[in-house]
Amino acid sequence: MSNDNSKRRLTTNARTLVESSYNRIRSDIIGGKLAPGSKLRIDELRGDYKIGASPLREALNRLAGEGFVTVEEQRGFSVAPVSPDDLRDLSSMRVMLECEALRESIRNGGDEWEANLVAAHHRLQKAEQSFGKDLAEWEQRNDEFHEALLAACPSSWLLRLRHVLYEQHKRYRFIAILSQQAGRDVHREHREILEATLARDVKAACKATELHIQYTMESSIRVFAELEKDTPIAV
Amino acid sequence: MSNDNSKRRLTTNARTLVESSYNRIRSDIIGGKLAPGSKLRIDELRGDYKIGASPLREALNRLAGEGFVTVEEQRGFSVAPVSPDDLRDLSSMRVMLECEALRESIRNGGDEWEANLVAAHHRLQKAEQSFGKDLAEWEQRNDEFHEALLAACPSSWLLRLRHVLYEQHKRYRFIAILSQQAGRDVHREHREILEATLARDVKAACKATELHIQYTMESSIRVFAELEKDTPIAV
DNA sequence: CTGTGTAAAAATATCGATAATATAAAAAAA
DNA sequence: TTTTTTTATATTATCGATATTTTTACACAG
Repeated sequence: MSNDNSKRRLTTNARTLVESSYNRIRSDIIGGKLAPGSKLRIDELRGDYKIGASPLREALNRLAGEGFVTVEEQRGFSVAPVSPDDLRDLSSMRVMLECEALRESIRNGGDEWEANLVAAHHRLQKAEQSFGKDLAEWEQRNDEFHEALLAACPSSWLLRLRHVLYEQHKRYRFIAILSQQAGRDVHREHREILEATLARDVKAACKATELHIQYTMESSIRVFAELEKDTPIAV
Repeated sequence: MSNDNSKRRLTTNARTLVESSYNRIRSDIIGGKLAPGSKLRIDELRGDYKIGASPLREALNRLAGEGFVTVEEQRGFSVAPVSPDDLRDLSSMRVMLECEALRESIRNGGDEWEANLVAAHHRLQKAEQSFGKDLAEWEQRNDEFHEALLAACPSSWLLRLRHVLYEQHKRYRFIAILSQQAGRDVHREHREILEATLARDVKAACKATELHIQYTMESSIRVFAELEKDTPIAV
């Protein structure tokens, strides 16, 4: 066994080739390296990611289930398109599901949940201070904070559907982060959600969440409109 | 070419082997032929459905994306478990999403939508009269009626998520149909939804939908409790 | 009774052959 | 000359057989 690093763990914490290619393609779609609407030719990807066709196809099928990729019978796979309309749709759905989950989480959360939530917020705060330094780190902490908020929600279907939308939304948030997010204080938005939640004030917490999602959407749509003038992203 | 019926269209309207095995496994899961929680060994399925491993794995990955099948790294696939708790969860999520979709549909629906809705209800009514005769036919018409109700909803994500839950719910409805549905008049429930919808009475339509889903749930849970006494379905 | 090693079973990945589809080029008709 | 239709070629997806890796079960020694 000489080349064990090519065989085991192609990317961090992925045990199988399906898993690792799934992760890579997914983050390439989220990060915009694979353009929305573009065809995903098996042979090309085979070359790019250096794996066989079967695990690739499995990964693509999995991504299709989550809406990152579209499948057409005998026409192959392509990257799901993005559009301002889709973003608006996604955002309003997120408001509905995140608020409902937060409501349930506040109702059911105990001391343990509160403690974890405060801890997650603290870690996010730390990462926010070194914002420019490590974007991936901040992303991770942001995800964890928002998950901690909803951790006490007992409905696994609600959490599951929310997760799908949240992940989809990342494609757009990636665009928003590129913009200057004019006059926006994400840090403060997070703190407001946290405080309302700890105060068990469902109404205020939901309102703060709604605004948080809305601001992100508006920020993205602005950039989107700019981008689309030059190169139409959605096909 | 002698055996073209083995190559093309193994089951009705499926163009590829992936599609056809996907359909068959899915309906076997919904119909309960593949027991909840049981392992889906590739080799066994290969024998049962007479196809190769690659298309099978692709079909299973697709089913995993929709929650019919669970995947564990290097441990293979298994049928997603069912439980009364899962049914309750599923039902309350359905109430939320179906009502929201119905609200939007009522707001946006025009004459065309109304006409199609009335037509779908009529077809369902016809199928209901010959209830015992063709259950698959009734199922189809029922799906179509509920889809027609929401057809004018402009949010494709809402419809998509609703669809996932609706399909999941079929596993439980299959159980409910087996029971006598004591004292239930599904026909009347449908008519009430239709009438409130045509009257553009959002509140009444949502209430009727909520009751419709709730009754189905209660009906299933009763049978469920009976079944579980003898053989624990959920593992 | 616990831990380690080995054998069997099962899942995963790759490869090569086959079938389907799209693209292009060429010919015929308008 | 342009447009349409047909045919041939090239590209691409699909599929099953085989090889590799991993897990699990079981036996045996400590």
